[in-house]
Amino acid sequence: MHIDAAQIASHSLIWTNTKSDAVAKPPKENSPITEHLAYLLAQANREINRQLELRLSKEGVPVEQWRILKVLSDGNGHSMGELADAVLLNHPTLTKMIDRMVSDTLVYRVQDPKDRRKVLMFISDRGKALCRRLNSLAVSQEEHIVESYGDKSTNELKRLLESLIGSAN
Amino acid sequence: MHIDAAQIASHSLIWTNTKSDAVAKPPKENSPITEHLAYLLAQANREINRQLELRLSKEGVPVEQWRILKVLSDGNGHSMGELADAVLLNHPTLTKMIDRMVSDTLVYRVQDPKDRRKVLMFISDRGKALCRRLNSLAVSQEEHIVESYGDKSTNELKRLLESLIGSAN
DNA sequence: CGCCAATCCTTGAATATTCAATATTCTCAA
DNA sequence: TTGAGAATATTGAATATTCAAGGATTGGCG
Repeated sequence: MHIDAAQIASHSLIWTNTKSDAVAKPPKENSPITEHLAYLLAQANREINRQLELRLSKEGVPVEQWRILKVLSDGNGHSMGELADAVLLNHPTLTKMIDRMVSDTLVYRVQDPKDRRKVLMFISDRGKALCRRLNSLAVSQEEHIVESYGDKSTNELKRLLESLIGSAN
Repeated sequence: MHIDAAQIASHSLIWTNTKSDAVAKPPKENSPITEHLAYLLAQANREINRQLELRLSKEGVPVEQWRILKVLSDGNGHSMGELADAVLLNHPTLTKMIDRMVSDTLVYRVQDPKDRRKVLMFISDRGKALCRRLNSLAVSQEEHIVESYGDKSTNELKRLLESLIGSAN
């Protein structure tokens, strides 16, 4: 939405976006931000995450807690560092979130007997029960995405994302 | 329950990269979290964003400020609401970030004469100069991604992300 | 052994974000 | 015309995250 045409003055180069191009080119320095992979990822993530957040709010649980419960629901003990990587949280943030979950008796800490620097996290029965309800909500969200976005696109997108993550390390 | 730390140390939790699988299936309720689209998006976004952040830190500027400068660099006035949507920030967060950028004289506010509830944001010359340097850093990052990830994958991923965003609204 | 560096987690202070409430301006219908 | 309600941006308090530092434990090496 352009309000004041007088402000446009000093820009010398004008770029017309040739829609006819079949394939998106790598962005030039003056390309709109919407052509940057980093932006598209952030935008898609924001939207999908918001939808998921909305569903999970039925149980009053943030997305990160669902991730934690899901990782722990294999029944094994997971150290804080391992868990932080898995659930995409920095260590101090995870520590404080775990504090909350411990006082909600969703998870509990055990000192690792093999390496006493470590703390192993376990899921409680209450945590398991909550995790089941959350899984159901999350799956229904993904089904909803597949409905409007298509099965093929969804699978292809997942495949490409996995591959991107793999190539980025 | 007793803890066998040897189990934990030995298996890789996060990236079980099953390249051989032909097609990812929609996640069941007990699927690992790595099969959820929402998680893959968050993971990819986190990684790419961190890389970009690292590059932009050369200029001491957070990613969001680059987005703001880039959107404003069309030379037109953009209202706060419009801008907030474009740069993926909530309104109060944007207001406070703009406050900082104004005191750095990167952008400036003008009350919209057509609708005095609105504030139009403009980029300053200093902001333009910074934006050019940032664009160069951002483009070089994307080139780096294309190098290791491939031209075809990158373009296909972008296409799918655009389509996902479109279908989610 | 004994020491020093590295690893792991947590803490506290600084910083940033979000939620709810506010102020201002606009819209529109009575 | 005017008043109620919607739209826009900002503010302040509550909350959350991050950064830097610390305490505890381990591993390795002289």
